Amino acid sequence: MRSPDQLTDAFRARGLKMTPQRQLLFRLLHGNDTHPTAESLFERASHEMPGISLRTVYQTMNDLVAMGEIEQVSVGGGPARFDPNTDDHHHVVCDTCGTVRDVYVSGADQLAIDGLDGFDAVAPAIVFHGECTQCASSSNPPHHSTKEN
Amino acid sequence: MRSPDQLTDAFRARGLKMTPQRQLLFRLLHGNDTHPTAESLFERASHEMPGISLRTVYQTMNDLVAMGEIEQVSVGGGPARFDPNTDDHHHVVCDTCGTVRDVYVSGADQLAIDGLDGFDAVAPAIVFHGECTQCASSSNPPHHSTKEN
DNA sequence: TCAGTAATCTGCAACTCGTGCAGACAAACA
DNA sequence: TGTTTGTCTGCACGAGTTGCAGATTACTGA
Ligand SMILES: [Mn+2]
Ligand SMILES: [Mn+2]
Ligand SMILES: [Zn+2]
Ligand SMILES: [Zn+2]
Repeated sequence: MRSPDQLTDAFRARGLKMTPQRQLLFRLLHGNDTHPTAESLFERASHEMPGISLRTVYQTMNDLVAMGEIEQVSVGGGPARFDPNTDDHHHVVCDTCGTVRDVYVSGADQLAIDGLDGFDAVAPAIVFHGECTQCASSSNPPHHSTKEN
Repeated sequence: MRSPDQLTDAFRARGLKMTPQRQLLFRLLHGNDTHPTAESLFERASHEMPGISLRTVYQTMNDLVAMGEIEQVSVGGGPARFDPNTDDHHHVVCDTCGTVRDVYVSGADQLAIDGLDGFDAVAPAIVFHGECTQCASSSNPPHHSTKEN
């Protein structure tokens, strides 16, 4: 994703207007590698701009996706996630806490695929599932078990 | 997925009962490579058993997934798809008509992954997007047709 | 064979995530 | 400034899925 200033120009070049809501969302997305949901962006945005609507967050994300400035990531179930990182990369999802992180896979577009059968396929989306280090270390809690009696 | 008869035994071994609804759904799934949705299974089931409820389809699919007899496939957006093929395989999705087909990818678990950083990841799920031969050759391609089983 | 019981089925409400819509509002521009 | 658009907000609605409760049915054991 380009910088907030560059996005402002890009929006105006398309005949779209610049608004405080959009500028705020540009700032919240810039350099954000947490793959936020619309809801999480809405919460953070509401902190700086009480009254901003969730509808506006969805609209702005849709605009940015349509312009190719961000990508919509789907990791199977749960709300959509938005990704200002448009590098050729893939994702690993913690099935315990839902965290999504970037991974870079080499040779992904040289995989030997059997069964395509004329199907015109483009680059694959690869999602690894697993458990993040944080969840792995807290899954064996020596203290504070919630279900002991 | 095992045969309907074997699934009957597996259900009974778990203290679950065998019902006409379950038997019908076992038959509709067996050898089915169309990655059907709950809704499409419900439509086909309703022909043979008017009055069967969509709720029962969802419940039975959830049971089968919990038992590892089928897999739930998510291809990003739209309803969940259910897959009696439990081989180690991946999927290609037609973005025009929604068709999902199996592909077999060699070397998928030997990919060089950068950024894992201690993240304990298992085998990846790979989804190719593209256009199927039918949609590519048709001048009036079906859009998310109801012909899926 | 036939109750007793426990699991199941069905119908509907409710829930999550996202979109359509309409009227108030505000950015761009002369 | 005033006019023209595009935008924001709030709400209703839609798709997909699950929770729930009462009626129903499959198994069990006499
Ligand atoms: Mn990413
Ligand atoms: Mn499959
Ligand atoms: Zn985690
Ligand atoms: Zn197609």
